[in-house]
This record gives sequence, structure tokens and C-alpha cells, in this order.
Amino acid sequence: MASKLTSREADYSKWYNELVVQADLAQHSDVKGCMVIKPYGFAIWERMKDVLDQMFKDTGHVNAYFPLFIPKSYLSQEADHVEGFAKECAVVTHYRLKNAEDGSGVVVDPDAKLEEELIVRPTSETIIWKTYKNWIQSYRDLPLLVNQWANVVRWEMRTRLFLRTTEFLWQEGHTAHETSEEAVAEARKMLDVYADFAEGWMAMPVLKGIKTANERFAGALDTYCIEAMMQDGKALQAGTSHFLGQNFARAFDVKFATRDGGQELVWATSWGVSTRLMGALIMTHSDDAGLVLPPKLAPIEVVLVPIYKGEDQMAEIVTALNGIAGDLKAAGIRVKVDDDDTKRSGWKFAEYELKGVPVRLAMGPRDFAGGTIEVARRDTQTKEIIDAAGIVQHVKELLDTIQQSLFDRAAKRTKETTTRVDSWEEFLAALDAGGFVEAHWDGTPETEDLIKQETKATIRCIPLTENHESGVCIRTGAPSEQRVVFARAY
RNA sequence: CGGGGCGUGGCCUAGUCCGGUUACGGCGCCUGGUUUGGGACCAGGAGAUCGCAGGUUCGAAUCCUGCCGCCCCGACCA
Repeated sequence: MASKLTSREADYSKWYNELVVQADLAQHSDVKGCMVIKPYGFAIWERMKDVLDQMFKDTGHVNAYFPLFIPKSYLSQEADHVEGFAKECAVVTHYRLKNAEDGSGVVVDPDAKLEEELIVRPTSETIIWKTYKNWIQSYRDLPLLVNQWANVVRWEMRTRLFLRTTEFLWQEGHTAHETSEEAVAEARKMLDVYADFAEGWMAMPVLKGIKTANERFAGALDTYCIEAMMQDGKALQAGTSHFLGQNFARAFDVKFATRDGGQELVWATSWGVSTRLMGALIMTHSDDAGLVLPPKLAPIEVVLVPIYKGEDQMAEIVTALNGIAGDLKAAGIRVKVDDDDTKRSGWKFAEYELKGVPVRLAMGPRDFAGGTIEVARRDTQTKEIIDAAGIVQHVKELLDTIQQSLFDRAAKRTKETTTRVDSWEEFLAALDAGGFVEAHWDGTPETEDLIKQETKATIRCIPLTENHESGVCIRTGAPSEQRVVFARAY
């Protein structure tokens, strides 16, 4: 743990990987492309999960659980969907092992071949809609608002801790509605939930928009998304919400009796965020000293560190800190008193900075005698000595200040790196500088592909905010009615 | 799947070109002592089938052959 991080400037990618490992968030597992999420990292994910889960429930959703395995035939029922996912599916073909005849271990028993292979879910639309067929008969069964917390597997070529792993954790909402309008409204509502979570809890400003046809979810009519800007100028898709139209209802024959006695296909949405949000959180706020966490998601908001010489001093200072910790806890703050006598205080300071604990309180003999305490902010790396008597109120306000300040800092950076361009030269320069680039596009997938090929930039989204404005495509010069947002992305 | 790099105690690594006693060093770990307001110091200690399998040789971490795995860069993607 004594090592220093590579700086962001020197090698952003290396900085990220080292930070994830050294802050004890996750590590590579022995299984290629898969990671072990360590307790500290998982605690952050649990916070995210708890908050989101409550937000889903507050908007009328309930949780359920569907199988990990999907019969191969289900996946092929929706043509676009299977085309989108087929290339990255793990497939179960056998159900038994046996001892190898040469004694070298176990081998797959060829006699235990499955009649129909099972796909390890890359997403659950198919098995859920197959099930919904039996759940939905009438308009009275609608809307159906279900979410599941699960793991999924997508066999990607290249992986990165949290940002793209072969197996990842996520939630997927799958809803069924009576009308197209209602389904679109649901997709938009959940996008707002995601945006509120990102901004209000992660302190991460996001751009809400709609994906172009090229970037749309396989099987969706429309994909809404939130896009965030990372410190290295690359965009990260942080959440998606899909209007699926009647595609899955058609594929799985899910019809309902309408109010006027007819039969109609159900309208659908699906929406999800994943452990990728961990990557977003890390890359939005952290610095060269380590992780920086927004207080609202920090497993430990305040750490209290005693400084002492000898056992007597230790006893009295730890007692004082325990008292303060009790008061902070009573005020609803997540605290930890680190009275581990085998680690020195300086070591602890560095350790909690690396782990992104928002506020550190330190009390030494001088403070103890004078009734003061040292308050250190992780985000600004500043310290002040204050009167210990007013500590609870001070810390409460400080945590709010830090939460807001992290958002403001990220919002300022996102704004400053967003550029509006009207020519190809400006466009190229803006991309190299990093950040979002607002530009006109002729609306064709061909031009989008061409730009992607030439610059590695993709259209992150067509912003939802009204911004109709006539112009010409930066690449082809064809007329355009609206600017779209380009960026290089993760 | 293309291009590059790398496999040596838990982690990082020297040694490999040019084969030769007991495999260098650091971090971490254990014990004892001194320390403690920003990642302490001293002394002692434990811990390694040198990725795997063959081969060459009196002798292989080192040379040869085959295999496996991982990382990075690309294409693909949440």
C-alpha cells in the first residue's frame, strides 16, 4: 500500500487501474476479464444500489428475479436483438464433468450434452418477455413495472476494471404498458431518475439525450441515455433507458385485451445501470492522491484518527473521539474511529486519502488539551483546526459543502471542455482537446460511421433539450436541423 | 482475432543475451526493541516446484521445441 499512484497527466489509464487496485476497490481475478469486487468497492456499489432501489420503488416499481440461463432459441426470437448480442454470448453446452481417464483431472462428460444450449444472459429481455406472455392478459394487468438486480455476462474482447468486465452487476427494469405514449413516458421518467441519481448522489453532471440509430440498443425503437464527461476528455455512457415499442411483445406474442375488447400487442421499456457507474464515479472526482468520494455515497463519510504517545494518551484521546463519533452517528453520519494501534497516524492519513474518505478528523494531545480538533477535507486537501464543541454541526455542513463542491467542480469542467464547432477543422481540433463537441450532422448513419472511422468520435447523443437550429453537417455540408453531441468515448 | 510486451516467495523485481557453488534487492508478513502532529527505525526470522511439458548438457531461471496464461494497443462493446 506504500506505493504512489501514477499521475493522471503521465498516464490516465494507468492511474485509473492503479487507483482501483490500491484504493482496495477491486482486483483482477484469475478468470480473464472478470474482477473481484473487494469489500470497500462493494460497499460503494451497495450504497448506489440502495439509493437507486429506493428511487425505483418510489416510482412504483417492484423487484423480481429471472434465471441466469436463457434457452438459445429465445434469443433468436427478436432479430435485431440477437444480432446485437450473438457475438458476445457465453454458452452452456454440458451439465456434467467426469474424471479424466488418464487421471489428469476432470473433463466435460460428452454424454452430458444439453439438448438445447443455454445462453448466460447478456441482458434479460427475451426470458422476461417469454414470461410476461403468461402474466399479461388484460389492460388490467398493465402497467407491469418490474426491476431485477442481477449479474450478466458479455464476452467482450477487451475489459477494464468496472468500465467493461466480462461479468458485471447491474439492474435492469422491464416494463409493459398499454400505449406507446405511456411506454415512452416511462422510458423518459427512468432516464430522469438516472440523471437525478448521477447528479444528486454521484455529484456527476450528465447530458441527457437520445441515441442515433447506430448506437441504439439492439431491439429498441429509441434509446435514451445519460452521458458524463471524464477528466481525460472522454465521454462515458452512464445509463440507458430504452423504448422497445412492440418489438418484444411481437416476438413473444404478448397481447392484452384492450378496454374496448380488442387485442393489442403490449408496449415495452427496459432500462439499466451497471457497476460501470463505479468507473464513472472514480474518473469524475478522483485525483493523483487517490479516490475522491462524494459524501452521499461514501461508505465512511468521516474518519476519526487519534494521534498519541503512549497508552494513557491513547486511551483518553480515543475515548474523546468515540464520544464525537457517537454524536456524529446520532446525526446520521457514517463514521469510523480508527484506533488501530499497529498503524501510525501518518500512515492512516495517506490511507484514507487514497480511499477517498471525504472528511478526516484528527485529535492529538495538543487538541485534547485545548479542546480543538483538526478537520481535513479530502476534495481540496485542506486542513483547519476548529473548536471540538461545535464539531457535529460543522461536519454536517462541511459534508454538504463537499457534495455540492464536487458537483460544481465537475460541472465547470464539463462546461469548459464542451465546445461548439461549425467546421471540420474546428471539429478535429476540439476532439483532440477532449470534451463534448456540439456540431451539426446530416442525420445519416453513413456520415456518422465515416466520422467515427476518421476520428474515433461517436455521436454520444442528440440532446433532449430543445435546440433546433439550422446549419450544415461538418463532414458533408448537407443541411441539418439540430446540433448533436460528439465525443471520443469509453 | 491482428500487433506488441511479459510470466522468478503474497506483491514489485535483478539475474536470461554469454549455462556453473547456497537465485539479488525492495514492499508486505512474523518476533523483539525504540518510536508516534503526514506512509518510522534497528535487529532477527519465515516464505520460491524460476508459468507448464518435453529436449540438449556433467550441470538449465538461463539454450532448443511445444503448450498455457496475463497485460497493453487496435477492431467490438454498458
